[in-house]
Amino acid sequence: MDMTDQQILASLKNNSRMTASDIGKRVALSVPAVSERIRKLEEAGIIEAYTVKINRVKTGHKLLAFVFVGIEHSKHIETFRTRIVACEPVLECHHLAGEYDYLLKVLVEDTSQLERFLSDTLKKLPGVVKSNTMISLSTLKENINL
Amino acid sequence: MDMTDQQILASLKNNSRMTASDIGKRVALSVPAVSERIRKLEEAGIIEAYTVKINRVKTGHKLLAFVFVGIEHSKHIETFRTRIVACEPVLECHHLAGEYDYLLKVLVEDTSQLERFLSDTLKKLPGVVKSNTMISLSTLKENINL
DNA sequence: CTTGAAAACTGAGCGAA
DNA sequence: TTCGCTCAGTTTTCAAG
Repeated sequence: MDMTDQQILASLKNNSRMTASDIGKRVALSVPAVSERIRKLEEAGIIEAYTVKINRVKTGHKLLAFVFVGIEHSKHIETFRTRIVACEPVLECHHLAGEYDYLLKVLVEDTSQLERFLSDTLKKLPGVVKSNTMISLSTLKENINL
Repeated sequence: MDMTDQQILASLKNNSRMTASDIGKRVALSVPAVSERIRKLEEAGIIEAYTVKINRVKTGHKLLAFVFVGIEHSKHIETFRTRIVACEPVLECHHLAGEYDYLLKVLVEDTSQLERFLSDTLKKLPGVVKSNTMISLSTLKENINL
């Protein structure tokens, strides 16, 4: 991970469809050299995935919420982790230090879907003793990387 | 946005470097047809960006935190929005309904950087009256799209 | 959708640090 | 040994029909 690799990562972050030859012009390297560096970044697990950022409002998923979850017994944690990660509306799941144990970022179409997720899915998981939901009114910034 | 477009979006979501011809095989369409659909999805703003998911730990950004922020007067909101979005460590900024006004997702290298962000940047913004920081111990799931 | 020209990618072999 | 280059063959893209 030298300076050139960081420039390549920055280029891909801005546009992952950028061609190796375009990146090569930026970092003054030949096409095979750039391809090889990208391959190694993938192999090392530094590049985890190539993806697109999709406009949620335009695809009908209008309701973004953050849900704090408290778990009661440590014996329930493994089940909770496995089950919650498999939930489609759960975009993110972070283990927290503090009052609550987990923070979920949940994306649904409307409030009725959110209600169903909270009542039918989340609260029925073993060990879930409390939760606290906050609705996002709007999103000003949302990057996945630094 | 018909079924085919959704399949194309799903393909790009899984791997944004996938070629149009590979996508074409999945959706039974010719290469120019796929390219044209992608172009229209970009034009419509449904595809907002192509990007990579980078492993944070391996690039030295080890500390992820969520910061709730309360703002005092509405006159300060515009300044706060502009300034906070420009902050490099701030990955996300959501406007919330509830006790706090904003939720920030902040990525830094270590606790000293976090301290500097909270003390030197956030708390010096006009109107910031309270904040509440939660450290992420680990991340189980982190998608940008549904 | 098909087609053909231009551009890009891949892999091998070679040379320099 | 590692890294990058050039070259040749193949694939992909792009725009015209």
